Amino acid sequence: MRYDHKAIEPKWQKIWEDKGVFHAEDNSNKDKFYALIEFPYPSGQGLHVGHPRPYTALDIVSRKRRLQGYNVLYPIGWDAFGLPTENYAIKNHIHPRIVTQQNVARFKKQIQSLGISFDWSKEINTTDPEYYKWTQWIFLQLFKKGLAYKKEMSVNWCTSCKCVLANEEVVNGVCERCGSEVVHKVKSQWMLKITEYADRLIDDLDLVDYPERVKTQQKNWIGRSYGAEVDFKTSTGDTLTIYTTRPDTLFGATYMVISPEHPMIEKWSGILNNIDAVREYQAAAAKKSDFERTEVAKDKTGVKLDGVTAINPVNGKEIPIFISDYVLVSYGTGAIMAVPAHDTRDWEFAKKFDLPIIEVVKGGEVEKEAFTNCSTGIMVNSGFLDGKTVEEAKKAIIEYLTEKGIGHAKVNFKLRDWVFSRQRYWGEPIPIVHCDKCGYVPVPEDQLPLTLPDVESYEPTENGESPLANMTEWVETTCPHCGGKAHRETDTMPQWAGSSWYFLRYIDPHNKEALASKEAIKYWMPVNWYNGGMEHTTLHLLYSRFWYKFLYDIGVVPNPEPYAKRTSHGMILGSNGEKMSKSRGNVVNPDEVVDEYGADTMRLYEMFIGDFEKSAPWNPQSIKGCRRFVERYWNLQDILTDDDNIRPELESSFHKTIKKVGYDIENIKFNTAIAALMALINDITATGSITKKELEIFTILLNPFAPHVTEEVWQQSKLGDGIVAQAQWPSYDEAKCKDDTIEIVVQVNGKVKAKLTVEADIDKDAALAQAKSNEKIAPLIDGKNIIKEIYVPGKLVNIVAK
RNA sequence: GCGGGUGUGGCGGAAUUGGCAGACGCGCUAGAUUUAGGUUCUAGUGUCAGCAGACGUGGGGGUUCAAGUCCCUUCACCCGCACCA
Repeated sequence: MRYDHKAIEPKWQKIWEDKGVFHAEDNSNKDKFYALIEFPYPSGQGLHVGHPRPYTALDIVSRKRRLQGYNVLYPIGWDAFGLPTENYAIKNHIHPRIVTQQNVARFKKQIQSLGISFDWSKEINTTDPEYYKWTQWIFLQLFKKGLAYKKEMSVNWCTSCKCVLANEEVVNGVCERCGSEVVHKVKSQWMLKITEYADRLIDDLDLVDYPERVKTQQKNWIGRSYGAEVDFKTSTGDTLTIYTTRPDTLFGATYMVISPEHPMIEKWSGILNNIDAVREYQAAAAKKSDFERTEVAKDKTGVKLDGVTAINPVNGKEIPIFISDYVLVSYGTGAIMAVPAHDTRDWEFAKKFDLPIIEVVKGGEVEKEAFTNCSTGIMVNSGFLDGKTVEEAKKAIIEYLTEKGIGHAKVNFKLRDWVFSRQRYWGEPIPIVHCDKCGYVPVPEDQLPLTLPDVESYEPTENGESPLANMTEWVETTCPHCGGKAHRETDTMPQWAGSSWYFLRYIDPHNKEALASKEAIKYWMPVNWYNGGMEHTTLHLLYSRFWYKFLYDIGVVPNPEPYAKRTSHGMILGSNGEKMSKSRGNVVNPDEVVDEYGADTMRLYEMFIGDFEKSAPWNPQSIKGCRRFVERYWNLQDILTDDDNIRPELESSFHKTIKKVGYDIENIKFNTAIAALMALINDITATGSITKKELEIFTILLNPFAPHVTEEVWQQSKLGDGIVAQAQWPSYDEAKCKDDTIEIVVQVNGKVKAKLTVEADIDKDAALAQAKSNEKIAPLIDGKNIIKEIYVPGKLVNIVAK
């Protein structure tokens, strides 16, 4: 019988769906396993072969867990709000809702052809009002706790999307999505206080199993630093507060720098002799886009304030104050003390403006370059700190400053609050009403969802307002608080909103009373295993941890972290080694692969292609190897015998493979798991036959990777009622993983000279005796002085002879 | 500049704690079989050399009986951040 994937695959997909075999059980007393992939954005292009890589990986884990007796939840849905759909709608004059429906239908069909064991009864869509009702509800809770606030601020503005971007969405000074220039614009924006959670977002990384690189990236992004704030008195009698991580170097501060936007400049405008030059510098700095700023990043510029000086609080010395754009208004206090001897930027600035450089930590050559890597140095030129180590000096100076009331220890973060409004149509409306009398008033919860009204045009308005702003009858409303005239907020939420909590909705997707029932959340959370892309480390992954912590604080969820374990997949590249994209013309459509080779082959190849965590190029030749493997497996049916045991000569191969495949799946080494199965099938076919028991075990091991063909073989060979329905993941016996005889290597002076076949449990003396009497070895050591003899059990013998 | 990562045959990639480098697969070579052919099977396939043998995991140095793996140094590429005081 020929292997016909086109008949087999749809057949089993239908059986699984009809029987609902992948539906997670409610109120189960089994142990639960919640596997999660990042739900896709249903774009107009459809799936490419990169999408199924993570889906297949966690499908393998999920299927294995089911065979191990777990109650598994493996859901999928659609992250369907977003700009590409909206832009498509603008261009083609189709409602984004319709576009979304079409795209979802296509994606769904494509994904279903792969035989992923998703529980489709839990499917969600972020654009569904029944879904975004709860996105809005969470926003209102944030608002009530003061974590959502509106602020007039300078924001990143994409000139093409006519829309505000979060810091995270600006890449090299241009818009992450469309590549257009991003400028600064002062606008009133909704903000979320993610900074309030900065400490916990770092510290709680200790509670979870994430790859180290993900943890470090999040830590660096949040950027916690420990230092001190110090007050400097000025000649005008004012106080300039600075932030520094090096309070120990305070005696080396020879000037100060404040950012061009620092508010104190306005206060001093009447006193400054060179106010025109200062104004000019401010204007130039304001005009620079982020892109220009980074381009000239290393070239220090600035203007000395003529007419104001500051006093170094520890030694009373009078020092000048500069403005320079190398000091950022948004970090720390927007003002620094400059210690050119021990900070590279200060050093460059000091050289350029010919300012004194005073060494305060011994060990460097501060006239040649800044001595920054000086944590083990000893303090000099620093009064009462002299002779102390840097660490001691830090402690001592903070004590001193605190005692005098002119400074204190301070922790700072690079993380900024999250800009949460977008001036676009295709997003969740922000459920807030503006009332002249009452201010910002939340839409009452019983009026949620606040649905997105239909508009004539999806284009942002000329003045940068959301298209919703033109919907007069929707915008004009009454204040829920005082009943007076009021208007609705017309901004919508960013795409990250819906994806910040979707894993909670999967648990209980049709609940009308809550985002999910308490019992269900308690049973299913946290997600046991979440796989996703590295590119979301500082975006989605951070945002959703933040929301989850907030929900924990208000008692909605019972634990502080949403994801117990996170893994990351590498990209699948085009066959030319470049990223797959339409413009490069190297996109591979999975439909064609499924059609030609079948879903099982495609799944195997996606997993066999290389290390799951690394990117790998798609090779249209290589996939044939996986197809051959499936056929070799299929053909085992032709050599099937009735024996109900594992033959002795294959026993250790089987036990080793069971062990390895299990271990490799848990450690995302799918490529070597498949290699082990290929090696085993080679061993089996070499014997010319296969027993029933052997086929049964092999079939279960292969099932998570190639679910259709294994079910078909199971049925054809009358092994039972079906793998999903009946089988159990096999166990192995450690004792049986060992062979009776093994081959050990004999080295002389570290070079391999012979190989011996010996009893597995041979001891050192016997092994050495055999080695020395070996015909190849004996002449090599004859008459020589044996200096050392090494025996590594089960591996090798090394004789060192001179 | 800082942080993280990678470098192994013609290609994708293997290699618990330092212990036979190149598993598994692609490709290639030869042979067999079937077909007109893409199928399948068998054998071979790191490099140099006819063999013995020597060399070989980006380069250089070191530790060790033994190094892809540990240490020092250097180069190349990729990703993230980018004046965060």
